Amino acid sequence: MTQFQGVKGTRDIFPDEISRWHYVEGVVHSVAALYGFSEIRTPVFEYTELFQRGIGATTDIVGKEMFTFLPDPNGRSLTLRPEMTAGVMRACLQKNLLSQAPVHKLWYISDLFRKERPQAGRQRQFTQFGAELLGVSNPAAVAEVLTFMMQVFETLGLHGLRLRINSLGDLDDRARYREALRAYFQPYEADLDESSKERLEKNPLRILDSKNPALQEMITGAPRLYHSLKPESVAEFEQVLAYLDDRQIAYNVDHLLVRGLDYYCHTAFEVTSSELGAQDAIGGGGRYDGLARELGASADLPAVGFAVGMERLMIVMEKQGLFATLNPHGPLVSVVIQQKELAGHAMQVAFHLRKAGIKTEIDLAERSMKAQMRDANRMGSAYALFVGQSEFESGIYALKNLVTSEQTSLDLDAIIEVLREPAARESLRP
RNA sequence: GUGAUUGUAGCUCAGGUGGUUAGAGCGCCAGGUUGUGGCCCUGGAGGUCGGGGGUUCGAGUCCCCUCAUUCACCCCA
Repeated sequence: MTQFQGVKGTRDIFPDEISRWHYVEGVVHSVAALYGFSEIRTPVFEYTELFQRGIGATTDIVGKEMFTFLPDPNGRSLTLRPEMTAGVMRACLQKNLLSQAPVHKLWYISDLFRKERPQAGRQRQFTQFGAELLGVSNPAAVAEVLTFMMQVFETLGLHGLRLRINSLGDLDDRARYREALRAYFQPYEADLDESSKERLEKNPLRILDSKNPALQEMITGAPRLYHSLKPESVAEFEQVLAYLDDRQIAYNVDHLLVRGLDYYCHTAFEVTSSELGAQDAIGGGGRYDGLARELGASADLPAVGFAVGMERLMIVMEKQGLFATLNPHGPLVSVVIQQKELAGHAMQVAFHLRKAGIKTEIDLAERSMKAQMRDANRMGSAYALFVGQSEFESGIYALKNLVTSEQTSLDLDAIIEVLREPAARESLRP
């Protein structure tokens, strides 16, 4: 195979799939509007340092998954965005948005890039929608964002999702906990695997989400982050849970949930589906009050957000049969040309129909009538309009209803009248 | 980056222990119906068997290398 091939980990979306995207995107749009979030779009690439600072230099994303390049020998290093939050925060700080109003509610749907080996539910270019709420991150704000996300899932009809939630505390809480964890794991250092040894130094919390079965016993015996939280942190977390209870959103508190991005603090959450295979996270998020300062702001900026993987969401929807009713209508009428000498006239007819607002198909490849009719049938046209010698001479066209097979002869104005009537649309087929 | 898996027609796949012109179903095109679709019948087009090298009289089949795919690890959406 010497032909060109799409880049590893990328995917083409063809017309047979696009209606699914339109549908899901439409639901996201409308739920965002219900919650009063406005859309933001930011560039696909940023200076590399933005992600190093924002996401954290020790994270896997920054350490080994970024597409980084130099635009020219003297230029600054650039990186294709591996997530949205850092870019959105950068944009808002750059414009000094928070000086215009104290709270901003933003949402996005954007393509992201991560240089990982592709597998089920994982691509190198993928799409996330998500929201960022800037200016408040109290329990009400956390609940707002979580409820927004869950309402999208509910509107789409997903079931069997699992929401896990945890509190990571504030910086002090975590510093205390880091030391407690180090103290606990240190004696077992020889038993740890390579990556866990490294984490013991850099970020011991991440040892907790290791899936290595050999470590599970050690991990379940580890001290709980929860016990390192100061009372205010605990109270905040319980307020979030109380809001979820009020809204009858089911969740599991998971004390081992840490998540791989450094900027999270206090509440962190993740939604998983058992329909997904190994990569089972469909969405996640949390609070990230410290990110703004990390990016150069003079103070912390309260912030909460979530992100949902569109492709994974759509895998689950497919498995749950949630696209079954999504059949776009075919054309209302196909213009069928008897002989190629009449093609010019037939195209004029099609042009008039389209000007009149009627969805019209016409063969452009000089194919046989049989082929044109077969196509009309396959595309789901409700009607066929024949253009032959006698039609050309008389201006009276044969119009066939392809569902009932009834055929009448009318002039073009009368045909337009017929096709404009609501009854014509009853013959529309998927 | 590591491990395993699979690569034969547009698609889904057959092709024991190597043996002549590599097959099927679906799809596509044409005809049966010289101005009319779906169903049916007939015919046709379409393959460097992922690529390269090797063993052999002979390789889709065996060996090596390589590329790609898929799944999993790591981690994440």
